[in-house]
Amino acid sequence: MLHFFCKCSKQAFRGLNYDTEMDKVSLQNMDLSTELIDWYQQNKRDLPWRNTTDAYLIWLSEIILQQTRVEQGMPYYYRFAEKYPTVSHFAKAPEDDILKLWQGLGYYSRGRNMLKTAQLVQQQYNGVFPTTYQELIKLKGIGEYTAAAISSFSANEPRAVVDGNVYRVLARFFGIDEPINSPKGKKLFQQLADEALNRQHPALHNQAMMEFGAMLCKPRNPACGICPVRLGCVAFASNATTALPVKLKTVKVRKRFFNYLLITDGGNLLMNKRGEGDIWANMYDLPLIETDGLMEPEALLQLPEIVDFFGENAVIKQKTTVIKHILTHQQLFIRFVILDVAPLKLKKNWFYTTVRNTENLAMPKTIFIFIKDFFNF
DNA sequence: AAAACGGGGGT
DNA sequence: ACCCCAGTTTT
Repeated sequence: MLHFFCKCSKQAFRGLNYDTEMDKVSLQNMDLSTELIDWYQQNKRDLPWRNTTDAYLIWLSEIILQQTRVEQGMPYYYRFAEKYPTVSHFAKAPEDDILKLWQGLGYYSRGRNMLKTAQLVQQQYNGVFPTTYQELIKLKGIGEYTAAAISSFSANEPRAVVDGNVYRVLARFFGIDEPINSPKGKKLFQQLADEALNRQHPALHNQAMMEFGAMLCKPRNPACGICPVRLGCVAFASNATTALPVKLKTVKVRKRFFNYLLITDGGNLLMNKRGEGDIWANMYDLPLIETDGLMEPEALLQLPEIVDFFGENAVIKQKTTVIKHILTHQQLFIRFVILDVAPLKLKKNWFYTTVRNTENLAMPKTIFIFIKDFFNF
């Protein structure tokens, strides 16, 4: 336990104040993992995926929780676990069903990758979900974090997880200002996490690190006043908690302008199935005209592409205001235009379905909300 | 090495 | 407005 601090101290403390005699003594007499496990056992939340060692259920929870808050993912976990109690059940599902159940959670490639992985596990592993890091890391949708999480939680394999919480806890406790999202930083923090790992209790250790980061060592307003390891914390000693961890600046977002056409034929609604290579892959929306800038619906109807599909007699029955929909790398300016027209022909991925059936199609949140409100169901 | 990929919540 | 969330894949 002591060797760990000696080994890391030179590298870990560079660049930040760490010079009072009292703190040195406190640090050397404290083991981070032991303290955090102790804290964890007294303060942990009761989360459903913590009460099982079923690798399938743990996988389910870990994929759902990628870049997703526990509170947001929880209802999805329950729904998936109930509908697909084993990986064999999951493997038999149509992609449309998986995406529909995933609707509203975002990062839909997670759902598509899960299906591929479930099918592979069913065929190659006879429906028995792998529990070793080396096998898990090969699977679609499972990276270093998730492989470490599943292998440690389901089989107590000594693998240290490094997620957003762990970055924060380590950066603050050891006073590391290397950016967490640089390749160099990622390597450094993984090494640090590996050395901090309690090899006697890998699962407990990993849970403790993450829970501590999520509940106490929070991004904003961390509860340092009640922190069990504050006396060993470099950031606390140098009043640098708000400055850590360091993260490289984010990319700027692209603006896009989506003009959605709502066209009905009796009780049927004209829908579109999206392709791959763009946001919302393989999901459903409405016929879409993307423009380079904001365009009034009246002008939209003059575009050659529109005339080609709808002729010149399309009538605008109604138009919504522009809705701003924010994604990580894009700002979408969306307007819905309700048309009274019978299309001359249909684009490849366009099809009619009953308004009722739209409830069963996986749609982006904002599209689903609009249709739901428009048809009042 | 950097960009792409959703949606929600906090400040 | 900006940041973050039990990250991974693609370019």
